[in-house]
Amino acid sequence: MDYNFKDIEKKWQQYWREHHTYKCDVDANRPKFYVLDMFPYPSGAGLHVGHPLGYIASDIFARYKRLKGFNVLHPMGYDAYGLPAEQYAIQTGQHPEITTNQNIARYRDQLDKLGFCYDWNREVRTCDPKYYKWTQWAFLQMFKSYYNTKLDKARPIDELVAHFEKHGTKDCNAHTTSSDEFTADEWNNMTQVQCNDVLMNYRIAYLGNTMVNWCPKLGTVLANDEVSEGVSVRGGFPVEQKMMRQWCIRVSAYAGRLLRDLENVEWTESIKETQRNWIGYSEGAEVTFPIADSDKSLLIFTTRADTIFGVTFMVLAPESMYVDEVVTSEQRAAVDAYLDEVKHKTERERMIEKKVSGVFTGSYAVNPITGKNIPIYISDYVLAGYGTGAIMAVPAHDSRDYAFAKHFNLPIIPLIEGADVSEESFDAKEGIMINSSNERLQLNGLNVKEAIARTKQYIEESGIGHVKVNYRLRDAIFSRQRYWGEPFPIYYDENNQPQPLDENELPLVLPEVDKFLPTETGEPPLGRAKNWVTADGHPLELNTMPGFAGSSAYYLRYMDPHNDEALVSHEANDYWRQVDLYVGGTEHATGHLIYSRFWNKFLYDYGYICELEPFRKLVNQGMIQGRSNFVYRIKDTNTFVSLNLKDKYDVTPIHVDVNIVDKDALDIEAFRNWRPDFENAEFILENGKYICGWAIEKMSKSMFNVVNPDDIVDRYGADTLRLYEMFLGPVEASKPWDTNGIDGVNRFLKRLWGLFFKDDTMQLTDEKPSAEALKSVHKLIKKVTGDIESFSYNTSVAAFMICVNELLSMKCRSREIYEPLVILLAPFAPHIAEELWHVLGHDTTVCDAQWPTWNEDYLKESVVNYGVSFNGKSRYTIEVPADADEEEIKRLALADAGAERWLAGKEPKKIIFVKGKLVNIVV
RNA sequence: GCGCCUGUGGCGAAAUUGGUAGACGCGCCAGACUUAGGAUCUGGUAACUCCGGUUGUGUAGGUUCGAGUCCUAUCAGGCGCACCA
Repeated sequence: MDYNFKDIEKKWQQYWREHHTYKCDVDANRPKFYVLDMFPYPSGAGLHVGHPLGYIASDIFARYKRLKGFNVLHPMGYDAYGLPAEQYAIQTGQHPEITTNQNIARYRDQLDKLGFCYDWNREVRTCDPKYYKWTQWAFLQMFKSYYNTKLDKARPIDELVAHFEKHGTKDCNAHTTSSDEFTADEWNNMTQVQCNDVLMNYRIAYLGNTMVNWCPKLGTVLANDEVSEGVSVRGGFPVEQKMMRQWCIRVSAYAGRLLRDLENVEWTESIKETQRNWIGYSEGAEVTFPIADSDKSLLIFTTRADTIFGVTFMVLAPESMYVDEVVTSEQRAAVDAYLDEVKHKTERERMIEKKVSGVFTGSYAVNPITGKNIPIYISDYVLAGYGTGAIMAVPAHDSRDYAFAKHFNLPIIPLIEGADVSEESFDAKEGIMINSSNERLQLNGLNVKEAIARTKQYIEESGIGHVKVNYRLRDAIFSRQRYWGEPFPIYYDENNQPQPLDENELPLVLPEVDKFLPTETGEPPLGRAKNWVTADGHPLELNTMPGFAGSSAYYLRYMDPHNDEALVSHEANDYWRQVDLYVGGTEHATGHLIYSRFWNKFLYDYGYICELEPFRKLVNQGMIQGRSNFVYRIKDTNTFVSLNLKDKYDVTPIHVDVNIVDKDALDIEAFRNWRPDFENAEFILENGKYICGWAIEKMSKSMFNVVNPDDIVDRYGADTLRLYEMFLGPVEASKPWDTNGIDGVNRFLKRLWGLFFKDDTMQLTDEKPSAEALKSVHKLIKKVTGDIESFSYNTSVAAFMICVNELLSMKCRSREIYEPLVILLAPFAPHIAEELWHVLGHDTTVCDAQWPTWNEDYLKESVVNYGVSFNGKSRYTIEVPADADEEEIKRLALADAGAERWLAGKEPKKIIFVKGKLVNIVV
């Protein structure tokens, strides 16, 4: 009986399903372990061979933890809302739900074939009303909250209202988008509508006028992480800046905590660094510059307070709210013309041009330290969204200010000794200050670091400003003008004021529409829905939520997926707590992983959940690239020439489907049948074969290099695929897929099978295993245990191969030996392990076995080889008894015939005995 | 420009964390069994070599009895951020 993976895999997959082998529940008597994969967006293309890499790695870990006695939560679900399904719906008129369900069915089918140990009872789909009820619920909580900067957490907005009633904005400690201040009296005299408008500036989920990334082609706004280099990440369409009233989430209030708590998670340094970059901490000062001949002033942010003596002009962002305050009537026309010009430039155009532009406002500001008047300009190199949207320009020590100053012929005052600013600015934060003292502040002679500190101190003391930390992280824009997303649980009252739906009206189910396009009047697709109103006739919000809404708390929902009373019960959350191991790609570093952490912290603030961070350990699996194959057609013929002969001809390389190529040899018949124009193809062969060329490229349909896991499973079985994907290299590394090596892994499984069966007879006996065999297996136990803990699956697979080869050459047939071996193999190749487990006489699943431990006694050797080196250069090997002490080994090393030759009569200076089974003799 | 990561055979990669570099697999070479092999099995496979050895982990230095591993500089590739004041 040969190793028949087809029957075995089918049989055990069915067994696991029927026995609910992977179902898990809260069990206070057992320690828990939560292993999670980033849930996929079910695209129409299905899985390719790269997708399961992370799933296999996490599956191995989940199975291992279970064998170690942990109660393992290992769920899977679908991030089902998304653009491709909607785009497809627009083209075909088919409801995105239909496409999505088809794709999910396909994914499920593909995943099932790979033998994962998911508890499918816990599956979630973001587009399921039972699921998105809790997405909407969380949004409502955010709507009803503000961020208290003193307590550093979210609090009910009612508490803020109570504060306003008593004290106005004084000491309210609220994170806000507005700079307006008011007294209790003013607040109490406001109308309800006015109050609501004011509160909107404080809510964690708020409706705000913000500059958004507007993608005309997609007809929607996008979050910052959905835009890259001025085009949309999905689709690659141009994105422009536009002022719009949109739902936003006050993620920026959590910037400090998002940054700080990175210390406490086990993520790779590069992902943490990416997040730190994205959050963008910078410590500086806000300083007020009065406007000359006016009672108004400009508030600016700077990290270079030390350069305040070199400020020769001020610059406002074109969108700055200061613009209208400072433009003089003489300059009005020029400013308007400039603003108009800027507005019509897309983000992309601004980036590409990079040319200096700007306009004088006509007003002057007063430098609060020197008292000098300096002109105020407007330029698009200043960003409205960062700091205060206004800067003090120090051309001598900032390259952007320098370029601007040169262009407009503004003075440049060097402030650092030895800095030559005739050609370029001196941006480095080092050197000794000059030109920086007067009766108020003396910086001359200090170094830059001291000067910054001194200036900050002065700014605080003199009241012209204050020390301030700024973050680059912006609030997340939360509205999408799309159909296929979660509806907002918001309606608009008589005054067109947004109001929250009552929680018991959730879920607010996505309505049907006749088309998935915006309305004729330009409203989002939900504008087409009939009766899209509350019970008492108020219109409902027409926007839907973005993709990250549904994916931000799904890991919590898995803990308690069928609960209709809460997102997650306290009981379930207290038990499962947080994800212990999260596996997924790096592409979510600035999106999902920030939003999830924010969402988690918000829920934590209210005590809905018990952990500060959602994902304790994060492993990023690498991307699997494609390995394309080429055939070489001789120009203007239908003749193809093999790789190593192609240089003799004038050829064009043509991508050929990798599925009709094996070890770079082309299946000529299959090629002729592949496409009609190759039907009569002729070939120039080498050694009777047609050898294809190859290249590493992205795996994509157009390169014909997509390898479908279904095909591999069909040909080699899921166990071989699982082992091979792990054997390919470290899980974290990106690497090309190359089916060529898979035979080696497949052979290993066949050999293992051959240890159990010869022809149809079971070979195992009850004889006692030899010391050699015990050593081999216990070495394996030790190695594999260590490898799994450290995620080095590739070396584990190698260790299995070595062990099986050793047992094979020992002709070991002892049943006792194979018990632990099969358990070790179970995480990697669950089907064959399950089969062999039953062959060994067990009638329960191998998933419930106990992970073996190794016995050091078996690993001891009777004779040990030691290398002997002279001055670190390896020379010869000696054999010593295993129980020899250091002195004895040194003596034997010197006594060896080789030593005489290398010492050449000299006395050794010293002899170093090292753990790596090496004796080093220094001469 | 700033930050992070990675450089080891023909290829994917190992290396007990400072201790005999190249485990394991692919490929290749030779052999065995076969009517046949895109099956299976056995042996070999870093380079050079006067067969004693010598040289080898991107490059150049340094620390050390000893460096793929640590330090300094440099080159190359990948990723992230990028008018963030």
